[in-house]
Amino acid sequence: MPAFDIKRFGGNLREATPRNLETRSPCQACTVRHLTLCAALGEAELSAMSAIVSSVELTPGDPLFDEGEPAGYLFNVTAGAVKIYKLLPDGRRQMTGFLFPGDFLGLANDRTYAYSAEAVTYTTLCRFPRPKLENLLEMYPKMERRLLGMASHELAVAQEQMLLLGRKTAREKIASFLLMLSDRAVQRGQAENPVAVPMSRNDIGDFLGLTTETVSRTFTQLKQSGAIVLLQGGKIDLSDRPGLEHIAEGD
Amino acid sequence: MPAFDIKRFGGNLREATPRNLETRSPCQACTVRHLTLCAALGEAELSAMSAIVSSVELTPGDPLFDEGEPAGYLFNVTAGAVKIYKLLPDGRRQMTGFLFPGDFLGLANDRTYAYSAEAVTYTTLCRFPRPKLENLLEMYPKMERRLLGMASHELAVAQEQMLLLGRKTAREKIASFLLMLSDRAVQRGQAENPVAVPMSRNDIGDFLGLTTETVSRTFTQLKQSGAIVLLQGGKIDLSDRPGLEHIAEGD
DNA sequence: CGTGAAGTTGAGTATGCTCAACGGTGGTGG
DNA sequence: CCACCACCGTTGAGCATACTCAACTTCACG
Repeated sequence: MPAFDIKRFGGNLREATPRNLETRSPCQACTVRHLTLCAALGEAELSAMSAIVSSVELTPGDPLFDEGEPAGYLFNVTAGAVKIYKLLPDGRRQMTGFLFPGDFLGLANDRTYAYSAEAVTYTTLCRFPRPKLENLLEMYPKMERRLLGMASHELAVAQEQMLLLGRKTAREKIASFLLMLSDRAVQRGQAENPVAVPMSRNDIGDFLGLTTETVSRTFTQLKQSGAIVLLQGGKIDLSDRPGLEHIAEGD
Repeated sequence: MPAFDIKRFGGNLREATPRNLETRSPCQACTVRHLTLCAALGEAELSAMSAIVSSVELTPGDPLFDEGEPAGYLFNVTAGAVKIYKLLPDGRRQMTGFLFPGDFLGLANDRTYAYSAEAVTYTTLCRFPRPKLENLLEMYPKMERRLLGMASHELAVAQEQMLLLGRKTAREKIASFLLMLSDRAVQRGQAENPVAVPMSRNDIGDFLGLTTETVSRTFTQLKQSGAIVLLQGGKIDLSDRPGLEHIAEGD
């Protein structure tokens, strides 16, 4: 019997092999390596990574770090889901991203985290001490190249999100969001449909610049129009993908 | 007498020395080098950069490139201002940034530009052919390091903008925008106040997720409350900076 | 001066928010 | 084991912020 009840976490644990992370050469066994910084590393680089990495496990709601904290570590999600967000003084919150296996977080220009990070589901991550990782980057330019590529991809994603936040309607936002989740699931080698939606309505609202109520109403509306079906366990069936794509693009 | 009327462009030309860009070693004379990719490069790197760079001059409204185009070049703004934006099929537009001297653009993950770019004022840029710049990056890891730093800074800026777009009111957006312009002017060694606002109300609206009318009304409102004074030549005096800072943060 | 673009202001409206009630569900403790 | 409680999601009613449509002014430029 596992130390925790796997059903509590929606079965996301299948996405990685956290137990292997505790062995001597965790990186060789990593199931999301091809998605992340460690893609295309040779044996030497991999064992250098193994030497500095440690593993972190979080249960839903656990904070990973807070905005403004000294950025001592960089992380790689290996299983589960993480939300990153910024807050205004009065408590208004903007999610700036949901991170899934293969995603990287903790890049910090001024040595403090620019956002807070918190587990959405049961989550495992690789943790790299910043100074040690920087040494590796110096030794292996290929890794630095890869990191630049990932950062520039993040930048493109952020710009797409700005378009969504600034110019899309609630309906368009929700449709875009569901398609994004689906596309990212495919990237991780999972089914395109149905899509797992592990985060709360409130979290979705804070990601899309909407309130919980509007998110809920819009789901209802899409459901009634036959575009989606809400399934058990927080999964959503994208019954009419072309329809959703039209909605997402505003035509 | 200059070839063009300097007054037409709000005197932005002072920010750089475009004529020097035509000489043998343009990069040595670059006045914004300390702000950009070329900061802290040695003599060898600088002359390598000089060898591959060419100069681009744009007048207001000139396109630099369009979203989706093959990303053959990277650019560095040396004088003026550039707007970058994404469009929805029906014409709705979201500015994803305004770029000033020292800013870099053209990073493209999938070899096509992720956004369109267009001159706001009379503008000069350095242009680097992508393959040649990539060769240099390979030769000089310090440059790649610097580029990663710049990308990660851009990412932090983008996240701040998401917070603005998703969670701030019109009033808060305008106040944040003016303060951002002021801060960036200071970074470039210009006066903190008054701040140059070279872009149209429409452009500002598309940057903040508002309409022209709301931008105009909000300026009027801030003017009447004594927080700002609209000056000649598109300049704005931030008469009550602490007040604006309070407004921008929502308290 | 005349013209067209940009900016401002007004009136009315709509989208999404606020406040509130209610139902379901899972975890907790008697 | 069951009752309770807190949290999450859903729905409704009313409202407010920012949008739309429109007129008018200002300004830059020819």
